[in-house]
Amino acid sequence: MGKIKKRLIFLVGPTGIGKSAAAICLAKKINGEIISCDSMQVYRKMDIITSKALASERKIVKHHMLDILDPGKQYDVASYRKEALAVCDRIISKGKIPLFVGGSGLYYSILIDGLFERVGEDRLIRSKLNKEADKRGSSYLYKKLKTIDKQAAGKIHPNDTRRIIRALEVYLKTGKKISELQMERAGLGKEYEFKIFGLDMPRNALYEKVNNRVERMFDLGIIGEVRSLLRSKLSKTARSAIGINELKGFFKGNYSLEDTKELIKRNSRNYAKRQLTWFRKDQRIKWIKINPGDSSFQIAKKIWKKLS
RNA sequence: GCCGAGAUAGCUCAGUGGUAGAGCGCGGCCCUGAAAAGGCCGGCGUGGGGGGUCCGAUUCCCUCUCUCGGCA
Repeated sequence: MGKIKKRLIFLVGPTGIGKSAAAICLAKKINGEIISCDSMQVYRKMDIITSKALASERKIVKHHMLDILDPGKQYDVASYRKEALAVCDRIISKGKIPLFVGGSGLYYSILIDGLFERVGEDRLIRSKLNKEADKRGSSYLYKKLKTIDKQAAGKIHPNDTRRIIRALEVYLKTGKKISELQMERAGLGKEYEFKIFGLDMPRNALYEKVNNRVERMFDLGIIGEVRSLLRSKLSKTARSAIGINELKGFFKGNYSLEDTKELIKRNSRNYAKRQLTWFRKDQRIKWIKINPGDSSFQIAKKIWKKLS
């Protein structure tokens, strides 16, 4: 028979549902270490705004892929995958179980299913294409894409400028179609065996939790955190965290504190909804229905029961 | 109390004598190097109550109620 595969556990779900706390309980129970699967928690100095695990919590269970770079630096899925997998194997070699926890859908699926490597972002090409899009409109670029890679164009909407540009970028750099390269992806299936759990609760209750969490961020001092973040230049990835732009507008005096809070709440709710859309289609996920009042201990127990 | 403005989708508001839209919200979806990003689809409605004119009223007229300004 086949060789023994390395075991992994994933815990995904929308923002604010309680993944992190439940993960700590679970990790303790199974002698695991947590690997964050979050595109924003990788940044230092973005603690409150990303609801990062506290130092005290990190003492209970070791967390990885947090605070690995400064907010001025750009980050992307490819680096995430590479670094996260390295950490993952290190944990396994210690005889512990890696527990991936997070809500960044793309990071999650690229991690599991792989990506075509070798063609990273090319800032020069991108800025050229962006200028072209501004000047002639994205439909111009779309037509161009259609002539070189019909299949990719078929998958991308004419208004989705970013994806049109990426497809063109790949072609300009390699002379190959992105639609062909995209077929080269190797997932974790061969080497690893994984169980994936998703947390879900009734929408209304989830939104209430999200709203409350935003309120808590303000209590904890998100305003000060973002104010000091804005003192230096943020990378385009770091500055896309929910809360940054909204607070920037507040500092400029564009709207009141109350309106700022509402804005951040709304954007967080919309994000949670998009996350659910992303995870819902993944048939491998075993969904754990939780109630708004469930403690992280109870949630961990529900997962634990499905583990064996 | 008087004068004026208004009452249309969950919210803010357009518009029209032939039963109504937009933005946001809300719901659904897409996603392979920015992903907490970006993009797509969906109107979810007793048009404040009552009466009148008209073939036909959300639109015109009267009246009532309420809201907001101004004057007392």
